[in-house]
Amino acid sequence: MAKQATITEIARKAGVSIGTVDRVLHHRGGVSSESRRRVQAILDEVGYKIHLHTSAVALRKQFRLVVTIPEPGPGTYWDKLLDGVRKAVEEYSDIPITLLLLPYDQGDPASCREVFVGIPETEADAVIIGPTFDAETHALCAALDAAGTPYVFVDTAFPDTRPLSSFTADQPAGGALVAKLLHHIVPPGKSIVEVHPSLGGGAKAQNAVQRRRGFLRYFADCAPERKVLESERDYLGADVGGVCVLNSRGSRIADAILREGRTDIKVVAFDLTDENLRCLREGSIFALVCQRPERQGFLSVTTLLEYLLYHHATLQQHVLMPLDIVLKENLDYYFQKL
Amino acid sequence: MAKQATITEIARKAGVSIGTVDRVLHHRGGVSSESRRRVQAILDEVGYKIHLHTSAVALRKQFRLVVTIPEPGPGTYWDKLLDGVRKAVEEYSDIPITLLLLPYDQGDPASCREVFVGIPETEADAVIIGPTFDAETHALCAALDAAGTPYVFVDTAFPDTRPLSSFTADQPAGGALVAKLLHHIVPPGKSIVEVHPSLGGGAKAQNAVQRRRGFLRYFADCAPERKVLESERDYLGADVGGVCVLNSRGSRIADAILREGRTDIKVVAFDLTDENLRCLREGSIFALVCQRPERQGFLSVTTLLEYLLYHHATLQQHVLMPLDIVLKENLDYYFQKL
DNA sequence: CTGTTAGCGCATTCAC
DNA sequence: GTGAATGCGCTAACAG
Repeated sequence: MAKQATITEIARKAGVSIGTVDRVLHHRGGVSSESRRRVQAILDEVGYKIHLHTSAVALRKQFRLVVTIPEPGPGTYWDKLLDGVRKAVEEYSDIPITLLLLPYDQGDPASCREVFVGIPETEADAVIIGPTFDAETHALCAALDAAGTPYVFVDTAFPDTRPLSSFTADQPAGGALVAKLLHHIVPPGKSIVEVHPSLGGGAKAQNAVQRRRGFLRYFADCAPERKVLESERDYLGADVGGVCVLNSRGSRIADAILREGRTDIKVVAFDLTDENLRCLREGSIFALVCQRPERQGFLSVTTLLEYLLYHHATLQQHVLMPLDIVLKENLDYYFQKL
Repeated sequence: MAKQATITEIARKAGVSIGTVDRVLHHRGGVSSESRRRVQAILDEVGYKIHLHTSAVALRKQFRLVVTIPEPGPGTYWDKLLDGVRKAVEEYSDIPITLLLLPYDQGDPASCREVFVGIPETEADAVIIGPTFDAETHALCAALDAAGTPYVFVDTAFPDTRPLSSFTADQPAGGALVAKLLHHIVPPGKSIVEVHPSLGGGAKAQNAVQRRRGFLRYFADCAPERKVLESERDYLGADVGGVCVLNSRGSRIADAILREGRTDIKVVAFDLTDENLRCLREGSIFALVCQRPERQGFLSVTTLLEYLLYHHATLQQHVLMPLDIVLKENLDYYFQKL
């Protein structure tokens, strides 16, 4: 392992000063093309990589991060995502970071608009967006693009925007996964019901809609003989053997089924919220499919900081999170350090 | 967010010099108890935390890490673990780290002993141990303890040793998980066979034995009516509906079952090796239970470095990795950056 | 026992 | 357009 070259060394090799090397490193101009060529050649030759620690020390910067997501009630998906954000800020504690949390009401576009409109005035260095409403989000992104403020999406990405990166899961794949699980777990004769309880306001449809697509496609492709229903209420029919909840409100359905004493109905849902966790423990939910919200939050911050500090372009513009299958038996090990 | 205090500031507040502050920070002695008290008080008061970047820069240390694990054939469990190790070394690329890989033959205690005996002479600053044999491992640990060299366990931890930390999974829980999956997936009338193909040499029994314990306990507790067999070969019986492979050689069994054209037998196995991955894609393996080897490797390095650089004690002495359930449908998202 | 000092590698003035 | 000089917060060696 050849030890890392320093800018001093490469300056010497190139016959220039470290100032010049720094200028070409950061594309800061004011360098003769001759010098630039020579320096760049040596840079490439020795495979120079900036020393992150030293660089961070010298650039004693401060950052203001804005996080705008649906209201993160305790134990919810968004709450977990925030945990990851905080953990990352903690991890970069050598760099002064101010977090500004601007939640909006997931069920109310007006609330969202109100919040989003104020964001450009916060002088944010970067923003993390958990989007819901189309028009509002596009307006925000346009404003941020205009201001040159980098942003990332979490949970859902919107087309026709220019995020630095986005952290989402493959929702159709999630739907197919749930479909497969239910299909294999529920006896062949029984039917499977897809429930889609409202979140109050008809929002977050985005993900649920895509999950449904994958869900239905699975049955169409792999198990056309299976009886599959869509319903918001009729999931207690006598021939029902499995229920799939396409958003994070699985606990509601599971509780209702439990109250009816129907232990023959297997429930599979999304997201490891505290309520769903309880149901998993109680046995009223058989499995949960999760998309690592903590990690999404964590990666958002690190990606943004890497960009702000070192202008590192993101490796993958669109990061798809793993889909975790959590049963009662492997539940306990999902609460580790990130 | 109050900005981080510097040692200069706390030195001023305590009416001492930065040298003294540094001494109490690093418990380096040579400080009057009066000074130490005063400094410590201010340290606590302002919640001082060391600035890792600056510290790392000033420390300009070099480290030699030794990794001793079973021979990491391409695409195997140990190979993936090494990937994580390398990624962490890469991430800490500002600190010169030399990796010394010392693999041994998992099937041959003599080979293991030979390798282990040489380790104390490598002048390692820290070592990562993927253990197999009892006596050899204990001897190595004793030698490292005597030399004051920190070490961590990956995959398996041994009792009566003093590792800085260990990164393993709850094997009985893994066994129970596999049991539950198979029980729910295989029709009630069919039997389930637990296969345990040898790894050549009868080693790595450790994990498989513990998995079997959880596997059998699940059926004893939750499904006593289910017919469960243990066998190395008779997994093709007419009434067999599911096969569980307790080590990473699931692909062998899956291939054999596929050759017989038995599509009615569901195979569940451990570890996302390249071979198992192929079977998962082909459909000959239904599900894999994995314990994040890459992450184990990654955490090993970061834990060790944190200790070497800053004497950070590990938060959790014994870290249990999540048990991931991987099906064909969620397979593709497990290959992300750590 | 304690204060002072010389770097660590890099970013950024400020002269030339 | 370029080099020299200063400082970031911290460590460690060196005086006293």
